Order: sequence, then structure tokens, then C-alpha cells
Amino acid sequence: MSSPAVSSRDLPHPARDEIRLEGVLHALSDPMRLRIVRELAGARGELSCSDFELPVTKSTTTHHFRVLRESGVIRQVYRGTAKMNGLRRDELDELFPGLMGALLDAAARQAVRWRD
Amino acid sequence: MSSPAVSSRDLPHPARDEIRLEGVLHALSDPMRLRIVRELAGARGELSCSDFELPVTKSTTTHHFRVLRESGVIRQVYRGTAKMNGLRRDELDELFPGLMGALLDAAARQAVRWRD
DNA sequence: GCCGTACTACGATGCCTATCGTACGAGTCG
DNA sequence: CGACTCGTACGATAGGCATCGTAGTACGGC
Repeated sequence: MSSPAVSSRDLPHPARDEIRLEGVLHALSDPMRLRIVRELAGARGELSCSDFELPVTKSTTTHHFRVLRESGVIRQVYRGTAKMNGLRRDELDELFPGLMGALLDAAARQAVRWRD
Repeated sequence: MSSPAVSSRDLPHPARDEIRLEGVLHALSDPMRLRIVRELAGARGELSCSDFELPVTKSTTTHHFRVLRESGVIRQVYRGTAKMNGLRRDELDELFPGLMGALLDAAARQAVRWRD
């Protein structure tokens, strides 16, 4: 009625200053989640949950996206029936300069070395 | 009798090229272990396990050091009755350039912001 | 108003792990 | 040798978590 309201439901995110390094590292220490983040970083713009083809069920996918959101790594917003995901790259760069870059680079190097 | 033998017992370490990013991140996602690594990075040279004053029992301390060693973050070697610990900084820098620097910097920033 | 799609909620399961306490092994020093 | 220190091993415990399946909710289009 009044608010910008791209959608109605919104999801709890930690504020930038509440993001904990340990939480970020824990989130990224799971292969499935690291893969999601790599894909998200590679894509420009947002991706819906179903744009990912992960070798796990949908419930599990939902779980991983929630962990990423609650740790502050990604931002999720509903757009119609789809849930769009985006890396919180700018905020993370303010909080931990160079960290995401180094992490993504490390993941890319490992992917080359292990072909995964 | 013949070998350089700084000590007798030696401990299993992953080779540099076997170190997995996920393992490193998992190791560092525990507050106690992150603390150990920060202290180790700050000290020049090696530190024995008992140089750390951690709010956990000795068994638990042993456990954390083992996780760090097995993930490839630290190198441990016996020197008499003491077990000396050192960051595998050079190898990690070869494998994941800039990663440890960014991680240590991020941890330091967080420590300032949260006084921990 | 109904249907299909996208995602969630909840419960179950099995594994991993952080922690502790106690008992033990390896070295060093007297 | 004997005592002491440093660290390990092992078992127990409690909580966390990655995974699944099924049932359900929200939204958009017809």
C-alpha cells in the first residue's frame, strides 16, 4: 500500500557489523556452499535458488542458502515466487578488505588443481 | 643413530598440495583455533602448546592443535617433551596467495571491533 | 477460483565435533 | 632410579549439522 514492497515476506539478515568472521568461514567450509558462492560471484546480478544445479535435494539446498544468509555471506529477497540471491560483496569488503577476493581466488585455484 | 633426529616421534602432516581450502576454513571457523593461529602468526618463531593460555582443558587443546595440523594450517614437531607449533605460512602462501594475510587481517579487524 | 511452480517447515537419521576427565607414555632434571 | 612436566589416548557426553522425505504455504497465471 505504501512501502516500496518488492515483495511481502522478508528474511532476517545480520547487519553488516554483526557479521562474524568465524561464521563466514564456517559457511564457506562446506563444499556445497563454497560452490554456491563461487557461482554467485561469477554471475553478475542475482540468481534464484533454482538456477543452481546441486547434487542434493531441495530441502538441503534451502538449508545451505539459509546458512549463507544467516552468516552474512549472501542477501536473499523474494521476487514473486522466486527467491533471489546475491553476494554481500560490498559490505564484506568494507568489513574484511580483501578477504572475499582472496577466498574466491583460492577457491578458483583449487578448482583448477583438483578439477572440481 | 643416523638421521638428523631432532626428535624421535613424528606426526602426520598433509603435503602442501593436499591441503584443501574447505579444511583450512573449517579449521579456522572455530574461535579457539582462530585464536591459536592469530597468536602463532604474531609470534616469530615457534610456540609450544603450553605457551597458549586457553580457557579449555589440555585434552581439548590437544584436539584443536591436531585439527590445525591435519588441515595443513600448522606444522608440529616434538622438541624434547615440548611440541612446537609453527604456521605453514610459506606453503599456504604458495597454494593460496594472499589468503592467510587477508584472514589474519580480517581476524585482527574483528578483534578490534569486538574487543576480543 | 484453480493449478502449477518455488520454496519452506518439520521430523528423522546418522555422523561429526567440542568438551571433559582420567589414565598413560615420553623426556628431562636431580 | 625417581619425580615431574608435557602432551596423548580413550571413553563419555551433549550438541550441531548435512542430508532426506513429505507435507504445506506463497505467489503468479489462466
